[in-house]
Amino acid sequence: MGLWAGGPMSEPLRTPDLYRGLHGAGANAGRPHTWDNPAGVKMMSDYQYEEEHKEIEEACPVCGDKVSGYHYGLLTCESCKGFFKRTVQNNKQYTCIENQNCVIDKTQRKRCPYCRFQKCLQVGMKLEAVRTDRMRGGRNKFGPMYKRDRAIKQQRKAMMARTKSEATLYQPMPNCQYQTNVNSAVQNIHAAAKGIPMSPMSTLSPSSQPSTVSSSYPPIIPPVTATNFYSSPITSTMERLPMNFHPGSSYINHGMKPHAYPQNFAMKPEKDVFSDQPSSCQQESATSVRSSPPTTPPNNHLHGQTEKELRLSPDRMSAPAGNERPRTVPKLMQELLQCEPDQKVLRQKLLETVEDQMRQGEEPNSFVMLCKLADRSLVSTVEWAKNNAMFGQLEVEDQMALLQNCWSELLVLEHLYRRAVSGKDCLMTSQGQEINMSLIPSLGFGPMDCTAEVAAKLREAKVDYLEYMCLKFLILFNTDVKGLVNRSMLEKFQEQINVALLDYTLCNYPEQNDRFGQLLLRLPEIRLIAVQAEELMYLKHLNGILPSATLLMEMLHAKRQ
DNA sequence: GTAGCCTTGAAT
DNA sequence: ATTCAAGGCTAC
Repeated sequence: MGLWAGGPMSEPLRTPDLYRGLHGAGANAGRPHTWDNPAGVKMMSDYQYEEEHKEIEEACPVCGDKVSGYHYGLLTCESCKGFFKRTVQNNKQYTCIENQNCVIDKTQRKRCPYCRFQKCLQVGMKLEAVRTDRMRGGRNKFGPMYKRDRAIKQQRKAMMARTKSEATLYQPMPNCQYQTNVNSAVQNIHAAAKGIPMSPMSTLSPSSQPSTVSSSYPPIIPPVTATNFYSSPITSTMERLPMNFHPGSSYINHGMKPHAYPQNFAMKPEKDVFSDQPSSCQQESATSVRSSPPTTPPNNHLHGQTEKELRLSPDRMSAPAGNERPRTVPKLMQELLQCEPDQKVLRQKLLETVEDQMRQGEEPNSFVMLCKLADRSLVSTVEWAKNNAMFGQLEVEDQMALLQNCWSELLVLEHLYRRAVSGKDCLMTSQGQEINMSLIPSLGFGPMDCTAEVAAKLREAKVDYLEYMCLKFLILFNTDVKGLVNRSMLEKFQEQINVALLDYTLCNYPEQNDRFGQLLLRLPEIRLIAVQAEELMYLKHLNGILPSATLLMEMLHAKRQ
């Protein structure tokens, strides 16, 4: 764990130079992927296709040979298709003369039909896809599944291309190029965080129960969740693997499907995966949040809550956009969700700030009040990042550089999300005093104010909490920040989030093909707002309007020194 | 028995 | 009309 990512928050440790300026484009060297081979049957057109796409060939999960299409539930080669068919149709009984763990690859697949068939079952080939009546032609119930799997693979491919092109759109903030020394700001991050219970992020909305405002908007997921990592007996690859198996281990060498997800990523739908979850969602263990038994979060830092409160409420998690279907949540997202802050606690922190300020005679809707609240949110945001295990794996220097780069964007996103969910933007104190939390009127954006527009887009899309959470991480894990010590790790994280979010949107909003893309398009908009907000706040600061002894001001000031 | 190619036919 | 995942055929 790095400087901010765990342990006592008191020690400032190293305070490396933070701002080294920013790179130009570059960024996002996506790993090679293997998921977009359409793998048609071997007709002329398909051979031609393969000629044109030699770099992306998918291996048969049984033997590693070239896949020829979807057969009995997943993409396999022609020979394993035939083998599986013969075995099932003729009710073959094999025995293994070794230890039932023979290696099955292209050259040795004939040697032990017992182990080959076991592997067929293990990777998820479906017995029920072999027709007992031997009827030829037509389609079976797996058709939609294959179609969806194709769509997911295609979307992934598109995502990879888009992520690269958007790296140029989504440039780092211009003012980041200022050579700055933010040591003091960093130290203040620690100072600010010191003694504050872990309660990352804050809420700008009066309530974390948006249902009173909008019944159509998906519920805010309660901050903390216990996610579960149990595996239900479904027919996915992962579940059938040994308990200690993880992608990247020897199975790959045995011809199983190469990595499609990072090690930490897995999905597991609740029901039989084959009912509607094709290989992308099915090859990994995934969890329907609703059906999952609560588990104690292994790594959460949320304090002051009972175990019951920490659990994910099925009611609130049940469905995106009013759909009653349980969600399929990538494992990575489940893990990230564990570190999400409790909205109630966050709101309480803000209320305390408000009431503290009011006791000191501050007007409820003054600019100073607003800044104090933004400052409180910023402290929570730093805490949120610190609590995240991925972020904690980064070099301390990189952690600081990333936060310095994106803190204002995170505040803007938070603001926009709350605004989108609640439909309004005020904080209700215990005395019934409404605090207007809208940054923009106070800052006087005037005609340049596009926050309402962006908030409306988020609201219209009914962006759910998990998507919001991923957007936060995509903002945080900005590979364009210059001078990163461990850029490759950051790129890996960014891609993991991208893939998880993509799969989440495809699995949970299958009717919205471009939902992922639409979400990503909000990022440059958020950046623009954040740049404007920073500039305006800095001007106010220079005019002596803003309080200076805050983390907010330190962060703001540091970039410009 | 294997595996590459062919035929079929519901879904699109 | 096309697609493509079923079953079928057959040289090896």
